[in-house]
Amino acid sequence: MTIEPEQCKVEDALGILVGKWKPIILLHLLDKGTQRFSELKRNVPGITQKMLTKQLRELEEEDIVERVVYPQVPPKVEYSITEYGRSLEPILSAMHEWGKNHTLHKMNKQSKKSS
Amino acid sequence: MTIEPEQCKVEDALGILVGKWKPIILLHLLDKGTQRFSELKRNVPGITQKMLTKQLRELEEEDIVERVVYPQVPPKVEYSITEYGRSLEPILSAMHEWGKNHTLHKMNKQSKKSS
DNA sequence: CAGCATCCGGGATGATACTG
DNA sequence: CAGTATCATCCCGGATGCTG
Repeated sequence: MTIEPEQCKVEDALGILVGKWKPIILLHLLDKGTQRFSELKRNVPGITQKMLTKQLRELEEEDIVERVVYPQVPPKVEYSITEYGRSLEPILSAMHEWGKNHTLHKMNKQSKKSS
Repeated sequence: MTIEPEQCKVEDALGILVGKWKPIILLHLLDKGTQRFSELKRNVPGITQKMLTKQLRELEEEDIVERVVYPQVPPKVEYSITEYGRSLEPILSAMHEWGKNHTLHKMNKQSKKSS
C-alpha cells in the first residue's frame, strides 16, 4: 500500500460520486451519450426535477458533465459526459464489478445463516 | 460501456465507502494492519468515538473489517481488514489517483480564471 | 479502554406549486 | 421543456455524559 492516509484524496473522488443519484446519472450518460433533461429524468426512475438539476449542476461544476442550452421555445438542454469526465469510467466500472460481487457475497452469508 | 444502468451496483459499493470517515479508516487499516480502537482514533484526527464505532460496525457488517475482542480488563479490541476487504484496495487506489489528479485539474481551472 | 445513550443542529433529500 | 421557489422531513454526525 503506497497511499499515505494523511494526504488522502479518496474523499475528493468520493465527494464527486456521492449524491444519491450521481452514479446512475453518470452511467446513463456514459452508456447512452448525450441526453436531454427530460430523457434523463425518465431514465432515472424516482428522481425529482430538483435533485436531477442539482446533481447535474454539481457534476458540471466539476467538469464531469457538459451542459448545452439551446435558446429556443420550448427549451432544450442537453447533457453529456466531458472528455475529462470519462476518466471516471474505470472507477465506476470497478465499483460496479465490486458491487455485483458484493451482492453475491452477502447472499452467501445469508444462506449460511439460515442453514 | 457494458454496464446496464438499470441493475447498477455502483451505489452498493458506494454505500460502503461512504461515510465521512470510512475511506481514511480503511486506508489506515490497509496501511498499518491490525490496530486497536484507540490507535485508530489517534490516527484519524477529528473523529469522535461515536463515529469511529459506528463506521467500524458498518464495515464489520459488510465483512470488510474484522473485530476481535479480548475479554480482559482494561478492554482491548483490535480491528483489521478482512481478506475480502482487501478487494476494495484497487478501488481505493483508483479513487485516490483520480482524486489527486482532480485536485490538479481544479487548480488549473483556477489559474485560468485569474489570468 | 471501548463503548453506549441522549440530545441537537444542519445539510441532504423529498413534495408540491409556480414560471419563462 | 426545463427549470426555480418554498416548505417539510430525515438522517448524518457532533457534543456530552455515563458504564463495565
